[in-house]
Amino acid sequence: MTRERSPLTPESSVPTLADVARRANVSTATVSRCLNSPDQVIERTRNRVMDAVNELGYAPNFSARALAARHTNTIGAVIPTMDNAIFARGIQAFQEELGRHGFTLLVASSSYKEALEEEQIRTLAARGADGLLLIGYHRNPALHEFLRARSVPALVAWAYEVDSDIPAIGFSNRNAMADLARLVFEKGHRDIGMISADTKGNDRARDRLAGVRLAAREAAIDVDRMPVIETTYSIESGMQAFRQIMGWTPRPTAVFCGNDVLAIGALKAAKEMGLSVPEDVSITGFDDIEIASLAEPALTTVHVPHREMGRRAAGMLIDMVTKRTVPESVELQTDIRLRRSLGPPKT
Amino acid sequence: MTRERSPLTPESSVPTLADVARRANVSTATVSRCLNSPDQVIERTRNRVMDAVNELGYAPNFSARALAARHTNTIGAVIPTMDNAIFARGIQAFQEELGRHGFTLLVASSSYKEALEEEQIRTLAARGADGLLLIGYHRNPALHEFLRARSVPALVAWAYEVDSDIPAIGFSNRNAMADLARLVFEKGHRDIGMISADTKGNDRARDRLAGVRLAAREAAIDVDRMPVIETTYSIESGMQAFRQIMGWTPRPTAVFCGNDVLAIGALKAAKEMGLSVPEDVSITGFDDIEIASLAEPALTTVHVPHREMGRRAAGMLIDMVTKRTVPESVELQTDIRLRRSLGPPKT
DNA sequence: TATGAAAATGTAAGCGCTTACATTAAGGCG
DNA sequence: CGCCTTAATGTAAGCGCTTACATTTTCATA
Repeated sequence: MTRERSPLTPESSVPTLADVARRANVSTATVSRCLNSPDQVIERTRNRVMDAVNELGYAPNFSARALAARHTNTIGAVIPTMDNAIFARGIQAFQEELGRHGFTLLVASSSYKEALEEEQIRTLAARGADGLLLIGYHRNPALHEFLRARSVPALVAWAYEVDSDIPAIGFSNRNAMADLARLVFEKGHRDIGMISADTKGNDRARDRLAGVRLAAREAAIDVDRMPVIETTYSIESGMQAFRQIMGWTPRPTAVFCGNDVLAIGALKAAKEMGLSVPEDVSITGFDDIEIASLAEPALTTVHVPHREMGRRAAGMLIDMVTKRTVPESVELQTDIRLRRSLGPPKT
Repeated sequence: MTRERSPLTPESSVPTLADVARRANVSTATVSRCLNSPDQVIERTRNRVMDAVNELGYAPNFSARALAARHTNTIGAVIPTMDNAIFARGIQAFQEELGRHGFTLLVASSSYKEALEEEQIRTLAARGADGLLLIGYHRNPALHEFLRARSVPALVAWAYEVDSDIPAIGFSNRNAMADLARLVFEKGHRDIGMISADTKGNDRARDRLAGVRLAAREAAIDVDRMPVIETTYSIESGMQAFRQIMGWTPRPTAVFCGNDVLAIGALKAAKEMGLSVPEDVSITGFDDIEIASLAEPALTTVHVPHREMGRRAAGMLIDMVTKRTVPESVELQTDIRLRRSLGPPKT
């Protein structure tokens, strides 16, 4: 025979606000206030409620709260991938700072796919993110429209353009790369090549390439015959691309890499090919991840303050969300780390 | 004078299910079905509904859905930090696999703080995570109790113990390290030291240390006088620790590092001290992150299949959540990558 | 001690969905 | 051409919270 059980007291179900209220002999409103604005309730009652909370092991249901309160204290971020030191580092700092202010982070990654990014943004909005951190400017304009309609503020990071009307924190990838390139040209290099990350849907990569071209033009170098290879983010791809680019005529005496990971690959390939760096060929990177200064020879690269960017992005976004205000974009300073991998060309 | 506006048609508010239903001339139930189990509604109506959805730019409210449906298709993960290649890599794979099955990932990081981890776990549960990925076994048992009470299945990763009753995917840090240590002892080393990550609240670090001790005991080496330095996860800390450990008497001829990052630091410090590796001192790591094979000399280390672990963890967790079943723990194979940084001691 | 403002608490109406159950429409068959 | 089964759709009751507003309590002051 089936055991009978009162449906009114379902055993071991998770406690709700109402359970707490009942046990503490107060209304649900009071319990809610104890949790959200404790100073609105007198100490005696508050203690009673808190005791009930502890005894019951009560934890508020987030969805219900979000539904009723219409905000979530949650910030979403859509990054290309976590498996990339620069984002991992920046996002970690971002999260720490958010946590310090009682916000939670929701991360999604798009694997550098534009369509996926769009979906993730919509998902995050649907999940009630109060604000969004996005990487780079390049995306379907309808998306910003969508976010505006739902009044979800968005901040762009890892990029900076003076004239954009959407707030950002970052640096000019183009200018930073151009600075580095000028230095390379000053050393006397005329035959150069570039290994770039895939520029399709990645405006940072595009801007870095543009930076090299800009400086090249200034130095009266024929940009059109500069070999440019686009490839994916990995040491292995960097190696392949490097081998390929060194087959070019005239053979480059300096190879720009769109990021440090590609540069490390190039360095490794050079070593395998029996070329010495920088005597036979100079190699530069971008990002200044830890490995850059450890490589042999150490890598000349552009230093980017990833953690600072993450931390400050958090602050800005929190302001945008709580004060409903649109901040000035901030431009971070990058600087060139001149290390052994760059030298003058062989004469 | 204030403009009058019907409160029934608040302009520009975000569309709801009811709006869609009204526009498509069906009930809210039908709209809901179109979205969640499309084959339950006849094509003609479905098209009508979908059109309305598109025209309105409707996106379902996640919180409301979660509240009503009592599940979220969300998996939570609490990792020590994202700023660590092994977690970043594993979690990235984890997320990709979850995405492939329509699940979303929520990541929180605990900065290796036990209390913070506990809070994050509770938060994730409150946010309605259908399942949780946790790193390592070590934590307040009450937490597993808490999760059981709310019937939130949890899977432990990056660790594996035969006798534990909570499901896990990982490897035995102790055995893996012991294997490596045996190899080191076979080479003839008797004076050894270890640079470990902080073992407080980090059972992986503890197990790796235990592995070295185990193998040492087998080799009849006096474990008690082995210098062990615990430090934080960074190249810089690795350098400092190495300098310190090399001051020990007798000076170690081989130094075990709890992870590759510390080992890279040790390598760097050795170079600075004018010691050549492995002639003057052998150094080993753990994890086999990319940098390990790139270092100079390349690092002998334990290879761990992080991406595979992430991917399979996702599969297991999805099963646990959807089938409400408790899987067998799976032990992944690690293997030793013998590279230049390990050699016999000077005679 | 009566009085009224301020503080504390309670009441109850949603928030936007899902889903059990009720109702209606559509076929298949004798 | 009714009758019954099955497929499609509708109705409405929550899910667990927050919060505007109503009510009660407290307490300084006259």
